[in-house]
Amino acid sequence: MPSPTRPASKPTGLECRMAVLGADVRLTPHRREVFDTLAASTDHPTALDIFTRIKDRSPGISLATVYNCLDHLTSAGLIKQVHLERGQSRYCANLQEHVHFHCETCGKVIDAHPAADFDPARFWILPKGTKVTRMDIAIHGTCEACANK
Amino acid sequence: MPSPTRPASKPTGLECRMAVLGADVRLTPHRREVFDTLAASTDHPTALDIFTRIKDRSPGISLATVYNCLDHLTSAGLIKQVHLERGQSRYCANLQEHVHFHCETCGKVIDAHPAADFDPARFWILPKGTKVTRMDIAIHGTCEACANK
DNA sequence: GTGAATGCAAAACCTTTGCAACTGG
DNA sequence: CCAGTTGCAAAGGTTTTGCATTCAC
Repeated sequence: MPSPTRPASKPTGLECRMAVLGADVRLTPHRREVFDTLAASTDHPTALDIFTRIKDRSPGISLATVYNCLDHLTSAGLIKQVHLERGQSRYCANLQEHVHFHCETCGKVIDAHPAADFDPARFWILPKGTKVTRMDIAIHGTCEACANK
Repeated sequence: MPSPTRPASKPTGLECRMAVLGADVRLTPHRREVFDTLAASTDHPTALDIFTRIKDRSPGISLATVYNCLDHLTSAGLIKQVHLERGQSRYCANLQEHVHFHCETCGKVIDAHPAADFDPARFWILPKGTKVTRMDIAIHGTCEACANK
């Protein structure tokens, strides 16, 4: 008899990702929804964007809960926070090594992946004793559509 | 008689930098102060930090003016905005190619310079037609002092 | 059962705006 | 002279907090 204790809701990428990463966060419907919404987005939404998208489905959710979920998912390493502009943060469920291309004209954010396998930290002289946990690389410019206007 | 029209304040690095870069911003005492304060700082201050430091000398200045000056200096390319954390922006007068190391324990920010001359954009596959204007690279981790605690 | 997560609303914080007065070029 | 800059105060937007209630484990 296969796993009789599994809850009624269908399993999401979140459980799978938690297992792979060995992350330990308490699994609640809202955290699942925040994660699923982010994972289904290609546009690096802000907390308010995520809140708005979820509210259509689950009217009960509050913005504070979205922030709470995003913070927990971020510190568990299940999603990433992205800082591109003044005033607001964006989020990203893509954990592959990548950089963010940010169009300064239309605001669009596009993931760009490394051309070859290489160790970026090798290219900069960091102070002795420094421990690196992650790198955020943002490339600002103009996307093709805006460049052709 | 040497330059009788020169104002009482001593010339700063700002005029020099404007000349080198061909930047055109109206030169006011506050813009000079904001630039000088930032140029004299090694800690990548926030707008409020800069406001506080200037207020000791020039009690008349307002926070809105500091933001205004920072925005003008940034769009003229005379300083850079740095986004490392949620909620607040930092500023930086170092225009050399460099990355920011951010200690997640004590919040300290350290400039790190490239080990060799290389074109970072070459390492990522950007969408066709993309025009790059600048790159922001943030390396997050733990500084030596915090690692030894 | 129990500690953790949530909703709500208010607060705190960062940043922008409007307008009258002033000033650099 | 006059467009652009400033101070002030208020508004706007984002993020955090406190507390009673609810829920996952």
